[in-house]
Amino acid sequence: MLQFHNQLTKKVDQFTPLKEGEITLYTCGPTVYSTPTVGNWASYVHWDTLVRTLRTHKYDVKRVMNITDVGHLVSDGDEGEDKLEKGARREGKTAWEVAEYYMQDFLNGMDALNLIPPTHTPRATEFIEEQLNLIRILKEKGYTYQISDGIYYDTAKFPTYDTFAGLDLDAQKAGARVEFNPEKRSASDFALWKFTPAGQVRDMEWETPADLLEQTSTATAMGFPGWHLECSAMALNLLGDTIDIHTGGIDHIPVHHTNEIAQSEAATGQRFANYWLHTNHLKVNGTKISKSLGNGYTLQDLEKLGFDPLDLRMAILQGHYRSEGNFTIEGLEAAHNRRLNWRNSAALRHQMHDTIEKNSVENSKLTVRFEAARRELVEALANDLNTPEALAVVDALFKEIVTLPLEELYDAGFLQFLETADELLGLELLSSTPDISDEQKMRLVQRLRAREEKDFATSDEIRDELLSDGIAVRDTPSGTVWEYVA
RNA sequence: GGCGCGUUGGCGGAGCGGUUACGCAGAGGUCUGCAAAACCUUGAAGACGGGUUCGACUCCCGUACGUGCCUCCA
Repeated sequence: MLQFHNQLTKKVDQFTPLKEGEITLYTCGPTVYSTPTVGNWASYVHWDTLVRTLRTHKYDVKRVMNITDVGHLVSDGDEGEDKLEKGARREGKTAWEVAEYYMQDFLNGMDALNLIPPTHTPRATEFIEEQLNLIRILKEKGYTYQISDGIYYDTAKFPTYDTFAGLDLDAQKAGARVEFNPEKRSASDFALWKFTPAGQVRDMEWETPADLLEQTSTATAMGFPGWHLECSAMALNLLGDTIDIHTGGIDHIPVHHTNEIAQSEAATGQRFANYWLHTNHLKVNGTKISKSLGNGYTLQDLEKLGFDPLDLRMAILQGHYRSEGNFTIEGLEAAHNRRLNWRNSAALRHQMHDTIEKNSVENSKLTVRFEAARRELVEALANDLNTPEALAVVDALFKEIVTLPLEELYDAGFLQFLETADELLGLELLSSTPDISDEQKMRLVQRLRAREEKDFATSDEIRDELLSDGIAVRDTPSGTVWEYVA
């Protein structure tokens, strides 16, 4: 039984898919003009957890995540310049080269964080035809109008425009601080297609089809799509008129997602998505992450400090996706230590005293305990992706395992638990915890013998030797246990 | 100026109207030939002021602070 907080109803809803066994999921992807920061990654880690949770519930997840490589304009100050074109100027490259570079950078980061690749990751520039078609449909239905700098969506024609975000547009207008383009019929209207300004040359531009232009138009023939359009075009074309789940950042609610709904539902007459999930923002050292402050750590920054990308993943999972988080290096260290402890618990599977007799016992205490923990883990995530709770479940189990004498420990479903944990949390507990080599095992036996003979010089020598291999040993009443070193 | 959201122990961070969250760090202790390790125990909280209630960290109101949005804006 799955439940998620749904922006459509503004409460936690039971999840029911359109089609049993299959889920269509759309995630708003990155604009590839700079390197993502921990704030961006937090959002993608949480959506990855969503995918993993759905899969564990036996759903086949068909997922699209767009790559915005054109049309996303910078905010104030720059007269709404395209982020890609601006990045190109900054780096002395073309917008195409900038997009290619940062897209690859993003995909590398996804891989490092162990994010499951979506079924499709289309680029906005690959969907120009589909976007133009969508404008065409909207134009035919009377939702568009043209002004000097582009073709706009007339939000007044979509009566439920403000309900999704719970906006009060009249109140906003009354208190508005900034003047809007006076040619626009209302402040909330947004561009579907922008014309290349006269006298300018863009790296990325396409011919505006004549049938989309007004008869009397003298506008430039070249143009590019507005940012909101791509998500609707891709989702409708790749996933269908109505999708199960749409995800994005909390900041997308009032404009981007509101506009997606307006475009898509006006075009199809169908509900666009049944469930809308949003991640809250992550702060850094108590302040918001902003490009101008330059306070957003990138994955590369963290690696330079000696952290593994999975440490970041752990740090992100420690917070709930709907809570505003605070990222600190101190917190990342805590996550790193927690992950190291987890890995050492997982490594106990190499050191268990399995026997046929023990493992053949049905419903032993351990078997029951592992299965219960496995179920609790699944349930924690099924409850609106409560990752902090899920981590606490794993901690509770590991604590019990670690305190058991070695001779009382045998598999009994431990491996299965670890597999489920990896499947859901993506922390690679199995692949990051290889067994020690036969040679190292032999050294452990030699050390044991030396200790029995009270030859502590040899015993300590072997211990130091293993330590330099990254393996620490500790002697317990029930035998020697080895562990990884930080 | 308008419309929202948040405020939990040293740090990160959950659930819950009455019971230990959890992790990291800290303190004391135990085991050990020794051990930076491990294990045990343990302090520590709910921004502030009111209210509802037998009882509030948990519900309501206000104040302060933080934060988001109101522009074709992550």
